[in-house]
Amino acid sequence: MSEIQSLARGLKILDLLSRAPEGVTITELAETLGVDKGSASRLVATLARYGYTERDEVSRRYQLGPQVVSLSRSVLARLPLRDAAKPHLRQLMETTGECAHLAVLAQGKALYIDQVESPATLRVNAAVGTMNPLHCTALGKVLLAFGDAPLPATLEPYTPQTITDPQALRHHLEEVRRLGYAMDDGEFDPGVRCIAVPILDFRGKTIGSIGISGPATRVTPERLPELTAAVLKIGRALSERMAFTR
Amino acid sequence: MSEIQSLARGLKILDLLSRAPEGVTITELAETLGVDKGSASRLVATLARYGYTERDEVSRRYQLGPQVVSLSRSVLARLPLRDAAKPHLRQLMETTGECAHLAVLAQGKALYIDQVESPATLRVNAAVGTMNPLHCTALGKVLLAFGDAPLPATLEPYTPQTITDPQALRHHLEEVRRLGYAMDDGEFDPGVRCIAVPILDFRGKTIGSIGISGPATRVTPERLPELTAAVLKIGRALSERMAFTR
DNA sequence: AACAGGATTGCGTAAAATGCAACAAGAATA
DNA sequence: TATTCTTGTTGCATTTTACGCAATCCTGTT
Repeated sequence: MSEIQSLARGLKILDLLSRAPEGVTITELAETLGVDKGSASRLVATLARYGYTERDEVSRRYQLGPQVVSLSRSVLARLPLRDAAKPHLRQLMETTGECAHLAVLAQGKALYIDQVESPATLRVNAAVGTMNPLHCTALGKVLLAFGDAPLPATLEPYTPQTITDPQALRHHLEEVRRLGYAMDDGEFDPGVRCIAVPILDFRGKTIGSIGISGPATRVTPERLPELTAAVLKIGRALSERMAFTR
Repeated sequence: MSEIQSLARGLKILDLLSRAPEGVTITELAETLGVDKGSASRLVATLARYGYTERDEVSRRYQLGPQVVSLSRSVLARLPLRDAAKPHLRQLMETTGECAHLAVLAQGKALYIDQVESPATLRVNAAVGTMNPLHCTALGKVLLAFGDAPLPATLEPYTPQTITDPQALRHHLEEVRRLGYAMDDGEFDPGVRCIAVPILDFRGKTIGSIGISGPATRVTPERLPELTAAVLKIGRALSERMAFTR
């Protein structure tokens, strides 16, 4: 089935805008999309009409509009995992002192659906809506190891630590399965360490992952056993809770 | 300028899906949109390709997809007010014991862009992404009274308390301006009371509103002076902070 | 296995979208 | 303030796409 071209163009514009914090002009959009200025203008005007784009008064550049925030609420409200996990995230942050994150598999990535931030000054920013690769984040590796997701087609290197060999990754995921948790040692973000465990539902199916992340200066090898134990324990409690939520 | 019809149809589908927590079938979409099933199927398939819709395995009904969560993050990340307000929201919740909310004007409504929930069992659910009418919510009335928003064309009655007469609302907003804060006394949600104040930027322009909401059983007339004083004080502190953030 | 209902898909054609160019609007410069 | 430049909007003829119809496929139920 071929796609509806005009709709696809509109969606591509949204994607472009999401990566352009300073906004975009009609002329730039037209070039990037490979269409006439007139077409770009009409597409943007249609998006604006429904709240998906708006124009910054000062810079006069187009940006994403508020409607996607409203839609996002609908998506998040649909996830029982999110409500159930909130107290556990808070507990995890309080127990470890690091940021606690909750993720699900979406579009071949780890979509962060909630977080509880650490009060520490130096911390990992991973806001709701963040989409990170599976192969080099703890939350993502857990989804690969315990879930149904296929290995990513390409294993992009983000740091010298990133596992980019499919065979090596398969081995690593076997180890993750054996241990029951995953660790990310600067594989995605230099100087950041993460630990994560899977969340299972009443059928034993992996429906998400929960974990912590922090700077390597605080998530030290000496602390790992204690942090890992906390993540495992709190993750297990959340899985047990999800076992009663169906 | 006429809209790009196919794009508009796709966006209308997103809107429909955001109001259908149980999901929607292609056939239902076709009926609601007034198009052929084949067209509906192709539109949905295009949306699915870009992550905007997905199909629930069990019910086989279409739902909003994860991409809007990712886009939402971009919008929220753009708002300096949000980061600045977080500690103030927390303080407001801790001082009053009620849920604290932050809103901006978007598409003629109050868009809730952050909240800190009260630990109380009975509380007001207003998640990020909530869009409430301006004329009958405290956060919204503040945006009307102190901002540039035009009065809503229609003043819909949500409860017997809702102000539906334009003249009465104009008077009320003058009073809000005089007092420096707004109150919502069950005008939107029966049994819910809210208090809100404007947030001003370095130019003295209203860029949002901050407030608390709680059940009338706890937000009692006896408590109002104390709660109002807290909202005013913390709101002023946030405005002062925004005055240094440009 | 048979049936019903929902979804997908090929194809001709009607309708929509496009690109071009003229013009309007806004910003920058002298 | 006037002029020039740049960006965005819009009418219209043409090109292209999306549509609707109908046949077929897929899934779930009995």
